[in-house]
Amino acid sequence: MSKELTSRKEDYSKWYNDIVVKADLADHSAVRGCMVIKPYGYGIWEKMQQALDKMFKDTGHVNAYFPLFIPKSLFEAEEKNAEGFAKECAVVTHYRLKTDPNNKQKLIVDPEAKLEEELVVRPTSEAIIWNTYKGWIQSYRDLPILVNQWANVVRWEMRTRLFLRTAEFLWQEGHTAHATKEEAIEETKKMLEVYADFVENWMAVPVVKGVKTANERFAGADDTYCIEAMMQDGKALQAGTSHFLGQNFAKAFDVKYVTKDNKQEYVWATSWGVSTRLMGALIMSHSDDNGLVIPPKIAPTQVVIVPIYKGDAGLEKVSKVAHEIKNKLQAKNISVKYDDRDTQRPGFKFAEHELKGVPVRIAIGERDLENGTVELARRDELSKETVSIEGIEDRIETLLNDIQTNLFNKAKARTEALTTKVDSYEEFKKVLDEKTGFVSAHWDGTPETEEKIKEETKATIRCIPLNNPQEAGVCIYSGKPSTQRVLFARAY
RNA sequence: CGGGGUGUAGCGUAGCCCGGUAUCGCGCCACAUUUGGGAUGUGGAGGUCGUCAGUUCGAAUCUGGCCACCCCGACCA
Repeated sequence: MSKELTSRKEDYSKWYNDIVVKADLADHSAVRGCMVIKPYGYGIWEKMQQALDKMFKDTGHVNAYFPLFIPKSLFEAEEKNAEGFAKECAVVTHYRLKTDPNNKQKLIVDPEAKLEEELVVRPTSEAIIWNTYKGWIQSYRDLPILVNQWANVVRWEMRTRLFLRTAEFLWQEGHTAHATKEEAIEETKKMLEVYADFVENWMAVPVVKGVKTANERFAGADDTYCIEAMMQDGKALQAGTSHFLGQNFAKAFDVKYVTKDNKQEYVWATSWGVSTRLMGALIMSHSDDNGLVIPPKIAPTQVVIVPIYKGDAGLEKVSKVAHEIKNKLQAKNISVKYDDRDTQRPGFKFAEHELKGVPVRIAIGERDLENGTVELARRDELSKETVSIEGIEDRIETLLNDIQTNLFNKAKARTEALTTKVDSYEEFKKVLDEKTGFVSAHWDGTPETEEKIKEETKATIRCIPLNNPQEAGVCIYSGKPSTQRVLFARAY
């Protein structure tokens, strides 16, 4: 297999696909629209999970697990939610196969084994969870419930793309129940902050925090908060959402609690999630034509050591020093891989680790042994220098932090450069086509205008930024008065 | 679901028009020489040419059906 990547300039989507496949993150499977996440890709996802899980725990949440299947009657209970997801649901109708009487090698669905009630494979779990919460909540003393689950969900998308939109994907979904509206809204916003914190400080991807318009809102939510990221090609990617669900699910599933003064009230709800789609955000934020670039804080391997030697004796001498360095780094909680495979040559390893985005590479040869040095290379800048082995662990610790910061700053600068204020529809269309990116413009606040703009330009309102400055203006489309700018973009 | 395209070894391909059992590169295996940016040489393994049927003495090649995948659109909380 050739390791050559298609360049971004040549074909951005092909480049993306190449990285996913060639950096060993994931592959197409035998199942339409479903991918195999390979060990290296899963390793990155695990790093994301670990960081997020700790953040969830630190904000008082606990993990639980709910069923994959949702009886249709429960699924349809919350009307808007059901309607929103209905057209992309996989449905289980039978529970048994049998040998085909016409061909003993084949199996057919046993028509005798039809389910009384169909089971929907969860596209999201509000229904089954709120049906369960009904049994958990009687009094204000039972609240709040702050539960998260790590799970897979299925959404039968018409067209799929590795990590960005797959028929089955992995995610976490938090589902919380509260006594008051205020508390639920506070939770919704708190989790949005957690997501923004994670995506910016761990993934080094800058985001815009905001609220979705009614059109773009989660089916069944009163408000959807989101973080939006800008990719290298000028398209936006929704990186996470946090929903204030009001009392919609409590009403649909009849979940009430008794207040301190003995009154029956419906419970207030939130849900929030991020998925393996974050892998797509990661790739499209930092990677280059040489391959993946992973921020140190979520890199499965932060430092790789490549020995350069002649013969077994040479390897032994180099290995001794390599192991010393490895131990020193590990003592600082830096994850190190010593790549002493004797089946590949150094040049091959350099290229491979570059393709896979390992943040820092150390090369040690016999020349270095004489000088007490190593060659230190950083993936983000593709630069290298010769440094003393003395104190290398501190130097690398600093370097990893520098790389983390550098990646964020570069992505931040790009996002800012790709954000443009416009005041006319002509300008709006021109920027979308020629410059791309976020376009900040006045909008009259109506779904009709939003819909028209989407039809004509394929741009959607990504969000109304939080703490958005209020300024008088006129809608670029309708010319009606507006009080604030919103962010438009073409999106993934 | 509409429009377009492609199916030949693990991957990428030539051959197809004009029918005679398949070309090349990468990768793979063995051995040797190598090892500071994707090594070289020698030898070797690997293919029911997407699938089913038809035409023919003979089909990767011609004809028809089917299937899969890709791209564009529709769709995408």
